[in-house]
Amino acid sequence: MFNFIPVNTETLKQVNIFSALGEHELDLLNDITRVKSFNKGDIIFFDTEPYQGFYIVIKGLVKIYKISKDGREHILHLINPLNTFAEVPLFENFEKISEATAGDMFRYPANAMALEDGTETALVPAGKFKGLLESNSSISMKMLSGFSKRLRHLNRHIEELTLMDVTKRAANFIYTEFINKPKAKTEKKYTEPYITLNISKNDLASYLGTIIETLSRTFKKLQDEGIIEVDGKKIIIKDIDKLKKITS
Amino acid sequence: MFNFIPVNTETLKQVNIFSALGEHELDLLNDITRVKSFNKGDIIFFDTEPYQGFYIVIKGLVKIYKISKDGREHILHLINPLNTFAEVPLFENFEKISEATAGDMFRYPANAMALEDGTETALVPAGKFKGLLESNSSISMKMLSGFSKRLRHLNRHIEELTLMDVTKRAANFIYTEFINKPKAKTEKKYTEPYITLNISKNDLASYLGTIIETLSRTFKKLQDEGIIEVDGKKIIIKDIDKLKKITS
DNA sequence: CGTAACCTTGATTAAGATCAATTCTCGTGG
DNA sequence: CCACGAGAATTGATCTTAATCAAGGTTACG
Repeated sequence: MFNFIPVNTETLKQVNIFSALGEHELDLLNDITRVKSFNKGDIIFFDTEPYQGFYIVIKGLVKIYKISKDGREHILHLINPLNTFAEVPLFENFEKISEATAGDMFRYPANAMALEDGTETALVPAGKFKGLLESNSSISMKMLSGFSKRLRHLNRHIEELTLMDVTKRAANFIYTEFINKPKAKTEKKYTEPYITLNISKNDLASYLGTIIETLSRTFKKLQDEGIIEVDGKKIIIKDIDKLKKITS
Repeated sequence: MFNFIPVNTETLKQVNIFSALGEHELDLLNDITRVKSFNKGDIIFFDTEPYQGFYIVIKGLVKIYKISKDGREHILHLINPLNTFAEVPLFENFEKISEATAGDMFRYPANAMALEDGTETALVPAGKFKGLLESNSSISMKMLSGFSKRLRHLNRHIEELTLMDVTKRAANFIYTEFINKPKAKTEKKYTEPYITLNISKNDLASYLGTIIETLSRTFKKLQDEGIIEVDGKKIIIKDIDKLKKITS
């Protein structure tokens, strides 16, 4: 499950927060990162584990989630390739971090699980990265920008959870997925607009702050109203105006 | 309502993100910030307004909140003195910002309202601050740390909203307020531990993701169980062990 | 002492969670 | 190619929590 090989500078350069680095820094970074591979369902870390450093998703899909005491789960983020996760503890405890003692006294803020077979992540050790950051102030600006996007995302998430019902949240998910979807690769089988879920309905429900039964009923309702059509992992949008109107 | 006077460097130095600045930078900062005073209920900005820059709370209390289409409100943050708010758009649009065009094309992410008479804020204009930031990389580290805390807070908030019921959220609020409370100034009138609400019950309900009627019933239930006692703005903790156990 | 803002309480309703039983889907081995 | 079984998804019946609607009570303050 673990193969202790470095990533490669070409990949690292495409990671947003590292785009400002020169060849030399990329080499340094490449030296300290280590790739790990995971299968679907494998745990990357638990929220009880001591903090080692943050991760980059190279390939696959990762979910960041919390579990309540009675076992219910809620997904906070879904992390796609070339994005990072678990950087927050690094800056919350920046002074305390040194290369020797990575983070024995603080923990990961949530759980992380791979959602696809062959998911690959790169661990960036906290202590070593701290050194790199101190000699490259341009990274911190990129990270501020990344944190801003995440703050915006969480604000939006809270807004949805508190001010929208499940139907609105589901409609909103479908609509924004469609809007953000790369336009090129649409299968000709479908003449109408559609999205493809890359997660299970169970995970989607958890991400939307509900449970799978309710999500199933919600989809059925939207289908009965002629707004969407659910075909396995594909959701075909039959009436985008109505869909948009629901989210309004 | 507006008095265009600067703050003072002594106050600015106490703001966390500026603690690393020297006298010279503090003077520069002082020159570009302008104090505004507000009464209870005054709007500081709406989420429809063009972005000017971020704010520091000098005195009083500010709520950051969203409103749904049908008028329901949810409070995302309560900002205390010496803390900043609305920095996110600055970094989301960093490249686009210049001193001339502050932010004509982007908006504040939420609404902000003063919750106390005599609330004072200082506006830090986006364009001018950008210049300061580029010549002082240590500020960006402080801001990363501030953003990390806010990300942690929002994660926690989502966790509460999705995985805890109203009773748990209320108990958790009381407990953490008590834990974070400055120990010194407890009135001798109360021999038992207590907290003092600095917001209305309506605002507290909105912050906890519920409505005032439900909050009232929840407090009554906790009171009937001998866990707390509500006396206007004071909530006396009668059984801290039980309270802690509820939050668990 | 009158009025407005704030808060409490009760009755009812609605959204969504839970529990339980099938059904569907898809990969694997015969 | 089919049968089997496991995991994923659907559907139905019921229950629970909290929102809504409505009325009355408290408090603060001019």
